[in-house]
Parts: sequence; structure tokens; C-alpha cells
Amino acid sequence: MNKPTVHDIAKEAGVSLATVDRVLNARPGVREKTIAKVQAAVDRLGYVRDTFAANLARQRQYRFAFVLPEGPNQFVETLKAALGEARASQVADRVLLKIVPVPAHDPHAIVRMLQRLDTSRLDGVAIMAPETPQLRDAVARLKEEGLAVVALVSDLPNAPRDHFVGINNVAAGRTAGFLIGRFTGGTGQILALTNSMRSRDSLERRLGFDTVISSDFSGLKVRPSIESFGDPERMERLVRDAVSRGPGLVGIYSMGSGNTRLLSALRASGRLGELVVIAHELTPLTRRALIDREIDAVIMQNVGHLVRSALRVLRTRCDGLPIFEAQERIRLEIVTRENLP
Amino acid sequence: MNKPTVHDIAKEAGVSLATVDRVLNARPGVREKTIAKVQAAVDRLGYVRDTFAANLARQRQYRFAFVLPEGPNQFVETLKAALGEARASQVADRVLLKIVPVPAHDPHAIVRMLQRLDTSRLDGVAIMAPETPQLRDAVARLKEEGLAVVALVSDLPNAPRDHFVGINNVAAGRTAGFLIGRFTGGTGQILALTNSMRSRDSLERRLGFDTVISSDFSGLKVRPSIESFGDPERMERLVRDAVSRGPGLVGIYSMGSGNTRLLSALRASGRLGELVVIAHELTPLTRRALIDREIDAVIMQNVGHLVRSALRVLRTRCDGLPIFEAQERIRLEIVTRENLP
DNA sequence: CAGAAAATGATGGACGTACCTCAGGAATTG
DNA sequence: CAATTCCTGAGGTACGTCCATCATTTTCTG
Repeated sequence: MNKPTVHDIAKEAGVSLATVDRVLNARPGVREKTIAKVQAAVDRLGYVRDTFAANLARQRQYRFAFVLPEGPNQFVETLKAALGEARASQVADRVLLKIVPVPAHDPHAIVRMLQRLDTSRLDGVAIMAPETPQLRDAVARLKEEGLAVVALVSDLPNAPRDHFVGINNVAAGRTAGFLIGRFTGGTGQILALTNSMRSRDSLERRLGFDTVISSDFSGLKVRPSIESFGDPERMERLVRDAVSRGPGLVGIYSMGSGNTRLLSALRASGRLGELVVIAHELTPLTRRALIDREIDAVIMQNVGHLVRSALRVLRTRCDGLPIFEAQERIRLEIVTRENLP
Repeated sequence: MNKPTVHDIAKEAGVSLATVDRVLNARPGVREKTIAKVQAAVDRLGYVRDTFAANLARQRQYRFAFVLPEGPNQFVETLKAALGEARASQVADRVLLKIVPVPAHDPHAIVRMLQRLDTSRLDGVAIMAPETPQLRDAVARLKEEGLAVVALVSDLPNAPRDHFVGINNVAAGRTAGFLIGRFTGGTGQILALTNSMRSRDSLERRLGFDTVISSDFSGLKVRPSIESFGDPERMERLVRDAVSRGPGLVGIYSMGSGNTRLLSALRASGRLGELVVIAHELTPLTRRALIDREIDAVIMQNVGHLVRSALRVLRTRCDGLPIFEAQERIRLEIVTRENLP
């Protein structure tokens, strides 16, 4: 009737508790035949290890590090805030969190920080960083040391990460394309902005965006992507130039961060009201802009879900359990001024 | 250094383990002054109860009933599916779930089912039903018997429920208004449909919808709500009539269920492509219609979140703990064909 | 200041698992 | 068949918390 315990398995298999324990924890010194008997009993009764009790008994601590880009980035700030909240609620669940800030645009520095991690005092790492060959190697090293590794926000598809926690960026781009197409009415020119097209998420977003525009909104023409390379001044100057050049501009898709300068440039141009603007991530800035009707829609990923999913995945990987994919899919949310959280 | 335990608290506060236990579990028989001493020690050491050990020790079972409308309703089906998933996953460990189907539109029958519940074998109830005076009394009775009660999907603001788990329906209506305004271009007539304007969510949605339309889209005119009263034939007939009458119709807002007949009527009319259609809840039907471009956007509440939130709230109420409001706010999601989950 | 009542301490047994030791049985070897 | 290794059983302790009981101390009341 009730959940079967190790005792029930022992009785069912006709062996002692100690043997069941040895089998379940893959300890040596049990004959193949006996192992099979125990396994059969486990299957028959549908036994599942009570991880709560197991963790209690073995004094298990989950020690995870979150590698996040440092520097002024409102999205990362909200992520950190979410981590702070999670930390509070997860102490109770034996999870220790550590945040490792790394320079956003310096692959070598990121790798250096990863190498400096004390892997013996760590069970898992969540990494938010652009994919580079060096990073791939660093991730491989972490995996070899037996850590669980998840990619956060931006995927590392060619690195041996255990999982990617983040939205489908192609779908995000498609959604932006759909919204900008419907909001603009489908005629005119569109500007697409990002920090760098070398970053995986921007690439994918642009791809999705273009797909939808060309298939569903043939009246729209997307100009070549404008890249700021993390330089705010450059961003502001480029936007100013682009807006003043020609009257055909009807919409702007901001694929990355750097919305502060985008908005200030647009405000200066005086054309903010007429342009349809779609941006990513809900931050104090974009929230304000939504309310003020400066931005029409924001595509976001819920940082709370992001963090909780990352933690769940890291933990289940550490426990060697299978990941429940359906639960870990991060929703792509559309936020307008009317459904602000 | 390590996580403080109850033993550490006892030492720090200079009291015995038993007293710490009494304070932590709010058992009677402790002086105010002693309680304060223990609390101070808890704060000083940053003690957090180890939920693993606690759950293990207290072989507590939470017995909850979910009262849901029966009959053919795809949204309720997805809700039930989510309940099934929750039951399987660890979200619901030590939780016994029971689903109580009630006739959707018969207040007396609902109340009868509630009265028939064996309150001695139950710790909490989640109710999805329209608010009536009889229901209010029934909820009051459940509360008197010491059960936790939450309203699900549709609020019961005048009943003594502990919490409402669901979206802000005024905001949902506002969002629908915003989308239909932007998608249509802002000129023409709009049709609003529902099962019954007596149901609280429809009322609120219509209210939010009208607010936005009148303030932001003065070129749109919303016709009086069409009510089906749960009768599919009637729904189909009314839609057919409404669509054929006059050419000014540009959009449809379906506030309740009954999208099957709406779509079949629209298909028959041959005007499905040109009309902007906004509906509620993602079901196999609306998903299909989104992909086929028959519906432009769906406003949904994530049933998984709904269920998990309801369970969390019921559990914390049973434990007499405060509810963490921020975590329990259900997001209002906009789904288009490009960001389908 | 006695007696009652209230507050606190001491203690031990759960819960389900991990991990250890020790003894004795079984299988394998020569 | 004896000696040796290998398996297995029995039993214990621990993890952090809950909960119950009973003894003891402190505080309150008249």
C-alpha cells in the first residue's frame, strides 16, 4: 500500500538489509545472481529511493556555482536577484550557491575563472557565457572532474554540457518577427540591433526573425544588423544615424541588451511614438518603457524559472536521475503594458 | 561553520531541545520571554529548518480535493492532466489528491457535492466554480471545519477562501483589448463572446477589454456581449448571425470556452482569414487553430503553475505558515503561433 | 508561604537511508 | 578435505526533525 522501503525490498528479495544496501549503492561484494534478485524485487515493488532520507543520511550538500557576466547589465542583475531569492529558499534543501562573476567579453578570462574553480568543493556549475573553443575545453574539463554542467541563457551545443536552460532563441526571433509584422501593419523597413552577432543567441534570434518576416510579411524589409560590441556610445550613434537615414523605418528589433542607449537615441530623434519597438528581457528600464509606450512588447524569459530549472537540473544530474524534460522547458513570454507581471 | 541545527539553537538560547522544538512548532506552554530568546538565537545563527529531515520525521499526509466542473471542457481536461503530473512528481510528495467533478452550471449540485465531502478525511479543497450565495455558505462551512480553501481560476472574493489561485482577469481583458487593437489596426467593430456574463471571470475580462478599447482604440466599437449559456448550438447560431450582419466586423474576442463552435461558425462564414480572433486558454483546439492561423493569439494561464501554486498554498495554509505572495502570482501568458509551448 | 498551575528539561522512539563492523556461511582453490 | 577468499547476514550508529511522556523547576495565586 505505502511506499516500499529498503526493508520491504529485503523481505521481497529474501536477502538482508545490508545486501540490498550494497546493491542499491553499487558497493562491491555481491554476486551477480543476488544483484539480480534484488533488482527484480525493486522492479516488482516499484521501489524508488527516498532522496530526502538518503541525503539526510549521507549529509549530502549540493554545492553549485553560477558563472555570470559581470558589468552593468540589468538582465544579469535580475538573474542575480532571482538567485538570491532561490538561495534563501534552498538553504533548507541543502543547496549552497556561489556566484562567480566573469568579464562578459573576454573568453580567456572566463576560462581562467573556470579553471580556478575548486572542483573538489563543487558539485555543479551553471554557465552563462558565449561559446568559444576554449570554453568548450573548460567545460569538458569540468565534466571530467565529475561536475554537472548546465548552459544558462545562451547554449553551448558543442560543449559536453548536461543541459541547456533557457529559451529557444529561434522561436524568440520568430515571435518578435510576428509581433513587429502585425504591429506595423506589414510595410516598411526594420532595424535589428544587438551587441554582437557573434553571440549565439543574437544569431539565432536574427535567424528566426528573418524567417518569419520573409515568409509572412513580404512588405517588410530588414536592414543589416547593427552591432554595438558592448560600446554604449557606438550604439547610440548608430541608432541615431539609422533613424535619420530615410523615412521608411517603421520598427526596431533590439535583440540584445543596450536598451538604455537605444531609447535615449530614439527619444532624441523624436520618432519614438511612431516606431514599433520590440526588445528582450523585462528589466526596470524596459518595464518603464512599456508603461510609457516607448516599447511595444518585450520578449522575456522568467528569471525565476530559469534559476529554479537550473537548480533542479543540476541536482537531478548530481543524483544521477533522469531529467524531466517537459518540466524544464523555459517558456518564452510576451510582455506588453497590459500584462506586466 | 556548518548549517545550524536545533541542538545549536538550544545551546545558543540556553534552553533545552524540547523547548526549542515547542517554539519552532508553535506548540503551547512556552513563556513569551523564552520564545523571544529562542527566536533571537534562530536569527543570530540563521537557522533554517531542514525540510528533508522535517518531512521525514513528520510523516504528514496532506489530503486535498480539487473540485472541478465536469463535462466536455478542454481547459478542465488540461488542468486534470496537470494534476496528474503533479501527483507523479515530487511537487506533490506526501500529498493525496482527489478530484471531485461537479456539474458546471448547477450551483445547488455543486454545494451538495461540497457538503458530501468527508471533512475529517481532508485537509484542504481547491474549488473552481462560479460564485453564488450558496457556494459562499458552503465555503464558510469548510473553513469552520478547519480546512484550507482556495479558489481556482475563478475567484470567490466574498467567500472566506484563503487565497485565489488564478490570473487577474481584468488584466487578461486589457491584454486582449491591446492585442486586438494593435492587430486590427484600430478601426471597425468587435464581437465579444462568452458562456455567461454572470460568471465572474467573463465580467472582469469584458471590463478590462472595454477599458483599453475605449481609452486607446477609439476607432473600435465593441458590440454587446453574446452569451451562449453553455449551449453550443446557440453559440454557433449567434456567431453566424453576428458575422453576416454588417461588414464592419474586424475582430472577435472569445472570453470563455466554446471555441469549437465559434471556429466552425467562422469557417462556414468564409471570413476566418480576415478577422482577428483572440481566445482564452491553450487547448488542443486552440493550438491547432493558432498553427492554422485561424486564431491570432491566445491568452492563457499555465495550468502547471496553477496546480503547483494551489498545492503550495494549500500546504502552507495547512502548516499555518504565511503565503509568499510574489511566488504565487500566476502569469498571464500571450501565446501566438510563434511562441507555442 | 503553601499549593496549584504553568513552564521547562530530560529522554527516547520514530522516519528512511547510508555506512560501518564483525561473524559466520558458501564457494573456490589446491 | 582443508585453507582461503568471497558473500552475506545481523546489528549498530548517524543524520535532523517531530512528537510524546514524565519529571522537575519556576512562576503565579490567594
